[in-house]
Amino acid sequence: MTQEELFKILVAHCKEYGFIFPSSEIYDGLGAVYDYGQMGSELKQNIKQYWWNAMTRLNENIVGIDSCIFMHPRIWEASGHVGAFNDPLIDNKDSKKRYRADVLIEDYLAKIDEKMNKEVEKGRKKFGESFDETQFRATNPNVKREQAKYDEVHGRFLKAQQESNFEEYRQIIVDCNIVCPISGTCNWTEVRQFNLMFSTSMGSTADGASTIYLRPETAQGIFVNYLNVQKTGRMKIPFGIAQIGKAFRNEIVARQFIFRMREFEQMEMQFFIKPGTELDWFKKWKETRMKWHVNLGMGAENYRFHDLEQLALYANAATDVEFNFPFGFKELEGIHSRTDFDLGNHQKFSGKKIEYFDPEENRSYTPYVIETSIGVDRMVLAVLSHAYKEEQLENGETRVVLSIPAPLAPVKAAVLPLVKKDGLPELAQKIMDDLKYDFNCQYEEKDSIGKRYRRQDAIGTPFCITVDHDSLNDGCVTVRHRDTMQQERVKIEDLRSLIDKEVNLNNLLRNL
RNA sequence: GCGGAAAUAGCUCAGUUGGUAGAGCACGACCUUGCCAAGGUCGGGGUCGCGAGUUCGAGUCUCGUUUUCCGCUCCA
Repeated sequence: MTQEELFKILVAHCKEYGFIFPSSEIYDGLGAVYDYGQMGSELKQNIKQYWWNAMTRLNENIVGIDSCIFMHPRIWEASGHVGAFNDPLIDNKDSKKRYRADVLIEDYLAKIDEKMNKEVEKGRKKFGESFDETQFRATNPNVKREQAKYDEVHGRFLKAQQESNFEEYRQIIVDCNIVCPISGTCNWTEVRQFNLMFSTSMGSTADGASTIYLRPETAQGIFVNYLNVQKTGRMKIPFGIAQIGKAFRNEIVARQFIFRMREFEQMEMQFFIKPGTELDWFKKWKETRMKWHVNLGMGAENYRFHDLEQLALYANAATDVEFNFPFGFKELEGIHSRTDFDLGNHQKFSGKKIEYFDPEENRSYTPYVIETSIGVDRMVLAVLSHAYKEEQLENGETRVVLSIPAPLAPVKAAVLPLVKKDGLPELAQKIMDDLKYDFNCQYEEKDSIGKRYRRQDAIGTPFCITVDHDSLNDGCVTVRHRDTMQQERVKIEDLRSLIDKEVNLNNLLRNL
């Protein structure tokens, strides 16, 4: 089976067993939006708890907040999203390829620059030691001509950028006869702008309403609360603020199941530090976050760092934690050294002083930030795609099992009376009532025992507890383990500690 | 957003040159049984993705549309 086929089967499995459904399905669905079902929401909840506790409980200097999706529109100007999220795109009508209009112009300018440099190098060879580059550039007719062209286009480009004048972008492209590298033609569409932020309006009356955006990342909710948290929590640098919440991006193409959705959930932690220490902390958080992932036992070989060479405008170091998804290694988490870009800009845009007085240094500064940002939905997909297995059994049959790390499994134990009579259901129900306060349990009495085992395998339940006739006399039950299918005889009063050992999230946290 | 393919029961699919919507599994009740997807009896469930058109008649032909998949493109 190819990875692609496996992925399709996984998507079907997720729907069949109540993990993930296409949103609004009875109305034909809504593009790139998915709902979590009865199993999926439990799994997601457990993942979030693992992250939240690892951040806020294990680190005395990290606290959690829950900021709103709606925020002041100016925040998105300060963060750069209003500018950066408005990519001007242009299509070549012949090759049907799409490009960023500004990138086409930048490439064109770079080419002119290259031409001039070549000319300068020629002069350098010709004149040897007496070569004066400034003089040469000012006098050589070839360079002068190219420089004039460069200055003219560059000037128009900068002006167009400032004014967000997309019509001018297209005009520059046409005037310079910039062609599509594929088709070689200059047959371009209009420049279109795709704003990746969702907008809505706030205010009940039409004239009083203002446009606000659904946040495209949760990070800004942390930055704008920096002063509140630092002061009320009496936080000393270095310290972190963690948050889990929904974010929204109007992706041009959102595909690959829950890997890229228009509405998604992020777990972000912004760690505030003294400027100059950022590369040390960047390294520290890379290690810490990788440990968190590997600790789940899904195989260290399935993770890798992908250091980003092309950095975002706010970052001076960035890496992705990539996971081996069925469609290859893809970004699961981002770790960015964001410098003072965000706090600095909010200081500028809001006019409020955002600084930290460092008693050790006896001076104030705007803190630098290391960000760790992980997609909850991607994490769910990572766990599910790693857990899904089709096993060949000794008797020639196959079974489908989700080997979800036990602390993350939606259902921890199923309590099953071997037969539906002779008082077995009553005893099983008693065990169920006893365990349900500690673990999410299921009680099932329908169908044969083998069938019930398989159903529990399919949702990844680590333990099946079977009550048989002997149980009425000896007070023992059969515990069947999900991954090995091994059975053992256990005293009813020992059940809780046996299950707890495997499924308790705290045991996972203790290994960090 | 562009190009290609697909859509029939919860799932996997069949459905003849256009003529009364089917199977297996699953689901529900009852009987029998009891440690890795058992057997029997009975039962529920589909205006064939949606909307038009052609036709006496459309699951089937035509157009549009929605959703999904594949390839491009995009992903601060």
